Amino acid sequence: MEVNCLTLKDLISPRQPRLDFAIEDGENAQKENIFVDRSRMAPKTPIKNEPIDLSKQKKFTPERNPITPVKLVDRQQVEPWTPTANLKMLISAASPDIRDREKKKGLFRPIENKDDAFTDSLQLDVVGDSAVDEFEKQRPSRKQKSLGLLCQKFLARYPSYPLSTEKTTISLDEVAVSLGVERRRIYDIVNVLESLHLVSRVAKNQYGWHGRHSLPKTLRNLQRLGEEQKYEEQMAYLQQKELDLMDYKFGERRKDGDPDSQEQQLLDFSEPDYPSSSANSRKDKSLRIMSQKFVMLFLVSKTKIVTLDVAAKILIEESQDAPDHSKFKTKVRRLYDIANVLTSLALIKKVHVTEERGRKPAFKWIGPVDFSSNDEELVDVSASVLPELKRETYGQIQVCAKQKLARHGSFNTVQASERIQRKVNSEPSSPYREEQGSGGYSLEIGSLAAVYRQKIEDNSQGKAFASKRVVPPSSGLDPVAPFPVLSVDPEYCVNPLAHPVFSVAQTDLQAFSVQNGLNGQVDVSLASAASAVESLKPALLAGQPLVYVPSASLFMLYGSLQEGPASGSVSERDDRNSAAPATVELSSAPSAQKRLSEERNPQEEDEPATKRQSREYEDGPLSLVMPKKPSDSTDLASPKTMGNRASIPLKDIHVNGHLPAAEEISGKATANCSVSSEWGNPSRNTDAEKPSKENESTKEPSLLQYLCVQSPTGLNGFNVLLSGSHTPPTVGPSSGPVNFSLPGLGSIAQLLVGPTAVVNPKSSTLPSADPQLQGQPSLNLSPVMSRSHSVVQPESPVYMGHPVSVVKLHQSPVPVTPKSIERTHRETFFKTPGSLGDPVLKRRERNQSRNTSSAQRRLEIPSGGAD
DNA sequence: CTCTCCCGCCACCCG
DNA sequence: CGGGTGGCGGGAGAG
Repeated sequence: MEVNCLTLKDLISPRQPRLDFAIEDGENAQKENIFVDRSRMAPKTPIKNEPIDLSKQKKFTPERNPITPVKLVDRQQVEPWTPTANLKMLISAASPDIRDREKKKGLFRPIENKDDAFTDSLQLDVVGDSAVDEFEKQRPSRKQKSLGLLCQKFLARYPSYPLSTEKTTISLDEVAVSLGVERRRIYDIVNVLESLHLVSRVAKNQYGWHGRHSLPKTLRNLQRLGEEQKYEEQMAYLQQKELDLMDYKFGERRKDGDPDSQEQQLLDFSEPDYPSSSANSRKDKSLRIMSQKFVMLFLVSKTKIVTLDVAAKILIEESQDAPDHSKFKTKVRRLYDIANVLTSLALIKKVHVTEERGRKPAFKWIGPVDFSSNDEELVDVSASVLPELKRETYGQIQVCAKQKLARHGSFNTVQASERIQRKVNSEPSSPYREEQGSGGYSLEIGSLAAVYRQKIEDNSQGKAFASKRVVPPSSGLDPVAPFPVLSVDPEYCVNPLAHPVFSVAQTDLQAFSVQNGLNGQVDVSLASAASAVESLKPALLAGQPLVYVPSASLFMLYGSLQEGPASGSVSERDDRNSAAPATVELSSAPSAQKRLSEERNPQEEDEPATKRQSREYEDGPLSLVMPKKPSDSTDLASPKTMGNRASIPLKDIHVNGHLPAAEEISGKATANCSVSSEWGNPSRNTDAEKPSKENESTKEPSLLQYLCVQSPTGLNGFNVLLSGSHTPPTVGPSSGPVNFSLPGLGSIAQLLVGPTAVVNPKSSTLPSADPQLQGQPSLNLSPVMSRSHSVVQPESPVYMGHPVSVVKLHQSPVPVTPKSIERTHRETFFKTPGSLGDPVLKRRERNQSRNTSSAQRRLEIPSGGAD
């Protein structure tokens, strides 16, 4: 039967026979985590996706099915990438009703219900018949059922930044039903979300949705805790150990600990809207604790890359129970579960750290880094590296350059242990490197948003602020909200300083108070930032064209660097299983379990707290890893403190050197930043993960970069695409115009903001330039940098086709914090809806009939919002 | 083969 | 005690 169904594709897809499909699939499929859309193939073959799976396994009974053309629809959903799809997604996100419908259609159908599914299949059959197999392929594969995908769907139902006023309740049952999964799965998701305070348990089957408002705060706290725990050291130790394995036995690593105390802090919900009723009870949910710890590892890591084995070891050791390697496997499983959720949140992405021995699965933090609010950090970094530049906003860029130089050139800094070098040498190719990530760097706008948001929050404090904050009716237009990613070219780094970089910023920025930037202080004006945000809002609200310009910050961020990643950790490879024993005995071991949570946490958000960490991190926040102290990395044994760190970084450095440039951000500054809205293309972003290739990175001078911002679900569709062309020397420093489009909102308005008058015509087109970029949903920021404050310029003409409105931002000087930038794939959000694609819903769901609705409704989008 | 991680049994624990 | 939770690990899909 199956066969029958499939045939369509033949008809439809001109392209190739089934084989192709298969191939494609294969290609597409990346790791599981990633989103894969089969859709691409699809255009024609509607079928595939969902129905399939079952089909293969079960038979369809086409007869049964009514015919439902649905498939097509589904397909689309599945494929997020198309502009249309994006819109759809966005819209759906915005409006609950729509969401429901969508879900019902797409999401659910697939799965288990063979019956239903079949229907689809039938249609398919009609179409073509032959390619049954294909269908099978499409069948919900494991990927489709993955927790990551499920999580995306889950997240799609709720606004990232809900109005404070609206409290959204999540009914586990409803969600499970609507998503077509077992409740057990929902627990996994919710637990992780809870660990980040995105949700909190309200009652029995009820969770309250908080959204990301407090995420920065949470991350900040986790970072602090991580520091306290000395996770960095632990990681370093383990990594070192790995390196040295042969050489050294490990010494002791100390960990210090007081674990408990710290841990207790974990999970505190700072602002739980709901009383965290249950919070602590139970065993504490190791998943929650694990999730927090896992996040802490990233936050503390200079490279922002954490290998699973290291994470698992640390967790094992900490757990009070005796660490037994036997648990290693289990821990790793859990880490994958957590990682899938975090990936869906666009906080991390999967990468591989390649080491001599092989590659190790790892994840890279792509979420906000600066939530700490310390601008200082940035400053510090730059200062440390380049004191003189420090002030300059672009200093960061320079830093990159330097680093780059360092890599290429001498790494004196890196004295790194010889052994490390040896290793490196041994593998000329790329000893340690992050494989996947190479694609360009991209920043996540989200981080910026986070920054803003945070600031705002600080001002108003927590939730309250939300209400205050002007939020576009549509749920979430928070400026802050999710942003796309910026991608940067590595290359730029090389030439970082080239004038172009600042170009944009120059003009405009200056106008704004750049100084802040110069100082490196972001804080500068939280208030201002906030105001800025607000200002933005109106536009958003209008439903019309909105202009949101994260600009400065983005640029800044972007500048910041990404490099870090490369280093990767390295480290141990021990095996998964066996590893444990070897592991050190970390003392840490705080009892993880307790999540004491105390709710109250110290939130000091108010104050920037800047100080607290600032120094320590030095490098931390930024990925920059300047090896300050070459220290002996070699000694690994003493991971402990500082020394260790140094060592690690060093490694990184080495690595980086090898790495494709991609990683680095570089400051290429692109003069132009143009933002164009595109619905079409880029948006698709597809999964984040997409392999970025180096291509991007290597871009040529001429490339433009664009930044595309998609609106997360929360936002009604707000997509922005910025393109900056980096022009090499030739191009003037013009800042490109920016366009914003808000598809979600009724019309799609596009805005262009041009910093300076200069606009590149191209810019609009730009996007296409980089394939990758395009692909990414997020925005890519080119090198930008510049101090960037405001990007937007009133003057800038708009040029896009659609109605555009330009808004000038007030100048709010936005502080920019460079560091955070990273590429992210975050597309997840965007995709979500589609993603569903077939989620295959679970097989049997308990009886749930698919009810979808309720949950969504709850979502309420803030007032007007959505729909 | 290894990497991922889905799935769901079944222990907890709360009400 | 029943039901909500969620630890845990077998086992299988994907690569």
